[in-house]
Amino acid sequence: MIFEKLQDINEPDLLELLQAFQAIMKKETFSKRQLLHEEGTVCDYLFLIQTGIARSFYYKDGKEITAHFAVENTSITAIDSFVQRKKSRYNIEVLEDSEVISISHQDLYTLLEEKPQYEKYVRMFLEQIYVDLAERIEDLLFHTAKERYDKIIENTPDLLQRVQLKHIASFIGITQETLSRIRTQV
Amino acid sequence: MIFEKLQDINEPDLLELLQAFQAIMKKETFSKRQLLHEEGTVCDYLFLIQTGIARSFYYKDGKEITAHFAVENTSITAIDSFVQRKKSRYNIEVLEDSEVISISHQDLYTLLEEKPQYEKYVRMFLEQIYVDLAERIEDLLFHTAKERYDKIIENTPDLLQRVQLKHIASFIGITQETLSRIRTQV
DNA sequence: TTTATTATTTGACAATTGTCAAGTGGATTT
DNA sequence: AAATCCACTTGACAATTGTCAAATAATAAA
Repeated sequence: MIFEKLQDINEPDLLELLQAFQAIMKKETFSKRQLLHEEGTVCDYLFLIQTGIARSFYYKDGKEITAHFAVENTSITAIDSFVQRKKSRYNIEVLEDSEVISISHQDLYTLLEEKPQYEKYVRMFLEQIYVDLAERIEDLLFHTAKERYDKIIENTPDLLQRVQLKHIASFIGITQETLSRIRTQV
Repeated sequence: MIFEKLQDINEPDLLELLQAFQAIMKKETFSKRQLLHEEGTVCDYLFLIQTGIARSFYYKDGKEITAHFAVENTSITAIDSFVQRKKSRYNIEVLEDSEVISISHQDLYTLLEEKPQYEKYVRMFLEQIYVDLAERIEDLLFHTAKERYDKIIENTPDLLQRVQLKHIASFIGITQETLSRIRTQV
């Protein structure tokens, strides 16, 4: 989350910080299968999932590949598009009816212009998601499909009940059939 | 590079910024095969390659896997370790005699404490390397080994002359033998 | 409950890539 | 120039995973 590490901030400043960010957060409800962002467009929002679950995905050879799942209290966006203001190859959809907070690029960067003292928290947020992404790469490179699957079950046990197997399969880089076979041979 | 996008800063401020960062940059010369960072330790430095070339790599099943190449005017570090202050699984070595600028974690974060107006530039740096990393993931997922190889040749034509084939092979996620076969069947 | 729809599993086979061993060619050393 | 070393290539075969089609299971709709 964007406000993960706030240990080194005093209370009045924290309150001001939270209020400033709350002012640019808009809460919306999306219903299952609704798109938060569509490929080919510039992604103008950073989404924070309050309830529900979302995924980002792209098409490869006509097939959907899931790049990221975002459960409660995690964020999702097409960040290359969000940061660089260029068209995205990703779609983002909610997989359940979800409550989502969106922060617009415009609002966030205007806030940073006005209150440069908040740069630090965005920097910390970026550090966090960078590390997460680096872990994902490590995971893809270091571990077998079976190991990646087991790790998902361990970290997010309810994911299996909440999303389709094909999404998990494409997320860990294999076909649904192969994942199905891996699951039975335990 | 860390100072890539400085269009929106006036001259006196830019000068001060550059001087502040120069004060914490230490230039060193490393000879071919020398390690900038060793696995199992916390990575205390962000390295900027001035001349030469470096790579980060880790061991999988006893074999070296190259995670990243850094040519002139690009940066390299074990960033998850650098940011989170935890032991790294990566090694970093120079593949040629190289001039390297190092910025210590301590110095950088002390500078940010003292001059929070520089947070913005570190934030921009993180945005940049995040996008680079996201592109690398996309590349691994979207493209075949052959396509990834062709892209490297296109983006960094001299890489082939400068580093061993096995490093490029492990970087694009295949064995050296497979890469060798891919290269001949053009 | 029955039907329809969607999700998951299984089978047979093809394609891709890895493994290990051997060979080639170029550069360096003595 | 011969010997040595190292990077790269090639061959034969095994292992893994993908593809496509069909079957089964699970869920939603009538």
